[in-house]
Amino acid sequence: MDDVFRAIADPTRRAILDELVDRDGQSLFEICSRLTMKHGICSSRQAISQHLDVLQGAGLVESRREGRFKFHFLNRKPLEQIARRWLRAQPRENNS
Amino acid sequence: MDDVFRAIADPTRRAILDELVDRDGQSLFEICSRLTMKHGICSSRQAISQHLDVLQGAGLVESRREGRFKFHFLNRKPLEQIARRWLRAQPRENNS
DNA sequence: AGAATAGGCAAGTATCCACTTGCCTGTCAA
DNA sequence: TTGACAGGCAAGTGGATACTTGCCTATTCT
Repeated sequence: MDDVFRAIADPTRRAILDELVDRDGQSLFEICSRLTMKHGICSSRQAISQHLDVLQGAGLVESRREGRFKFHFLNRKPLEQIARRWLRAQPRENNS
Repeated sequence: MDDVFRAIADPTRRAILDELVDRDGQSLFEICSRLTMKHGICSSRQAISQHLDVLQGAGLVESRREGRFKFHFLNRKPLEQIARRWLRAQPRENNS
């Protein structure tokens, strides 16, 4: 769970998640070019690849290799748990 | 919004939020001792104070000074927006 | 008044992390 | 089969950041 928070702390990784929401199953180069086009992010291929590793390590992204391509898929489950961590219970007022 | 993600990236700050969910309006020393007791976090008072500054900068915590005490209150609104960023739309499959 | 309590400020340190750089492997097309 | 394409590995670097250290202010209690 710690990995998930660390993963979404970086704005480039959040942009990657946004891109996968828009279109699931992209390859590394697709993601790179879309980040440049739509988000103005001009990081190198290697940088994005490392970001994808972090996202995968956090369970937010899964990947499948096909030939020379590697496709990346979004996994929402860890994000759903984040949402519920602090938003369920109402806090007790401190009356002491 | 960037500040919010950076703020919740740190495990100690997440523990502080957990503590404020459990009991809103705690002072700095209350938070320090509770972190030690319940979370095994043995950071110094200054460290926790700096964490509270970060949380406040992100709008996750508000504070009110009364005499020599400063009470800290949780603000859930930024967290609600996080939850809704990636969980609304279903991603389109890549059929190309 | 004097001591203890609650907290603040600022500089220094050490670690972490995003990114680069250079080179390598595997796949497909001409 | 040769070159272009898609991606991987690993070491190095610079900047961010969590934490410490030392000292200071303000408030409350005895």
